[in-house]
Amino acid sequence: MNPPPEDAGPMGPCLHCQVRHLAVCSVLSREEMRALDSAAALQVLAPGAVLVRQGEPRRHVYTVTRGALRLVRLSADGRRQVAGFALPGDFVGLSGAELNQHDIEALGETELCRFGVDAMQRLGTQYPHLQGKLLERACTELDSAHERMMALARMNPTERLADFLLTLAERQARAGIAGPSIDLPMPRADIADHLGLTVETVSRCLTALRNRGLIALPGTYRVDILDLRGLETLKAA
Amino acid sequence: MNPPPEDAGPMGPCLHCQVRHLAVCSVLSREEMRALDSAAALQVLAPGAVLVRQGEPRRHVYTVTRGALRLVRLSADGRRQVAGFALPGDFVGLSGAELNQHDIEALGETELCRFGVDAMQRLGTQYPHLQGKLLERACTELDSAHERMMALARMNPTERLADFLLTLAERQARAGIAGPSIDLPMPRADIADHLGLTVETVSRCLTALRNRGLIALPGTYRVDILDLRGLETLKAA
DNA sequence: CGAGCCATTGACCTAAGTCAAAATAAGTGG
DNA sequence: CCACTTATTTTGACTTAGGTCAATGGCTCG
Repeated sequence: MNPPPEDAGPMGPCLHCQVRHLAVCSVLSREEMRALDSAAALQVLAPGAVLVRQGEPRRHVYTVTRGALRLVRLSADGRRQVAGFALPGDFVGLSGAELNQHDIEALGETELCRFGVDAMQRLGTQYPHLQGKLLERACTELDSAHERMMALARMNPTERLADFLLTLAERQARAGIAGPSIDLPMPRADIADHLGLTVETVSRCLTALRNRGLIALPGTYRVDILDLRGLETLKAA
Repeated sequence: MNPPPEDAGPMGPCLHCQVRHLAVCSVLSREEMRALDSAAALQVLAPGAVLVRQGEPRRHVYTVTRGALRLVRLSADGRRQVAGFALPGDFVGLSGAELNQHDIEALGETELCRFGVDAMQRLGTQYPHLQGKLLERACTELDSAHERMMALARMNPTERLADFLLTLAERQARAGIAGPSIDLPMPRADIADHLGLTVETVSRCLTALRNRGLIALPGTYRVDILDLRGLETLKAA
């Protein structure tokens, strides 16, 4: 009936996009992988390209395999909020709504794996184990959303930035790009709109962190973490 | 195999707690309901009682049937964030973590329905349709978390308060308690910690809204919406 | 080489936080 | 049931963190 856990092996890479689907440490059976693959389509975006537009009907979900995406929400009066960034290995599109809640835009040249929502849903009911993984993923997202709410509600700009940098570093580490040097695929404005700040404040706080010897800024789009412990203390304090 | 949709009737109330599980408009089969019920236990909390403590192992999930809960996160240095409130009909406990991420406390006398997480997981794999509902619920939560992040990041205190009141009104309406009079089951401090403000600011903004004729404040724990349209304009602007 | 974009820095200002006190509301015990 | 105590809310005066506006500097790309 349901594929028993014994049947499940370590998940292989997707035939199309060469990335481990849904979660790095996830476990899917061979059959589940095959089913997933058959529903997948490869897609490549040029820098700045718009993948989906806020308000349009939601047709696909995605797995990022290269590059990065930003999820942007624009309010009627022009206020901008970057809900999040999707890096390689991330799953994009979990939503209960009929319409897209965000613009999704490519930050650099970006490669992704596309699934139709209906196909996904069909696969979900067909392979309960897969749906379980999806649920797990949704719950993890929910946890990190709560984390981010705490940051937005109760941390000052410097703390938010420290938190943001540490989160990025951890995500890049998990994606296999280890090392204390973080790649920022987004401009300052996106960081600002993600953290509920202004560009000026982001800039000021970055230099403040540098002056305190916690980070180095070898280039606009690169941050070296010099004092991990110090950053963590800051964020927690 | 999986109960086909044709098999599903409108979801009845839980045998134990007399509330429609998981979602008001959800649809479960008779068998699924029976399975859910068998895993459920009733629980009543006195005002202020602590249901779960941040950091303890996560053992249960809950459905609120009467009263209200608050989900509180306390950081090391004492900063407090109310991640959310659970009202009758709400589902509490969707998380990917091993440990509880929040304190959960009763706001008044509160009644709820308890499920073991392992039982829930077992039911999930057994009844894919049920798990689908859970996933749906998680996605909806995720959407509203994003909504709240927008509020925290980009709205001023008055707008946040308007948004909060409208959300509460809508939730109470969906729970069957219609009317323009909102019941606030929580003290000002909780509202403040939910919206990333101080008690003083919440108080000031409430009186400001009253002075502008948008709301009335017949009692500390009651708000009448006088100008729905006006509030909505405020929040969107 | 020049134009345009983005990041940084500085000067200034305002919205919201802090501190303090008064006014209500909610408990408590006689 | 009422007086008294304690907690919560509201209001006011003041302070400051971070936003706004404006100018400068540094890349990138045609």
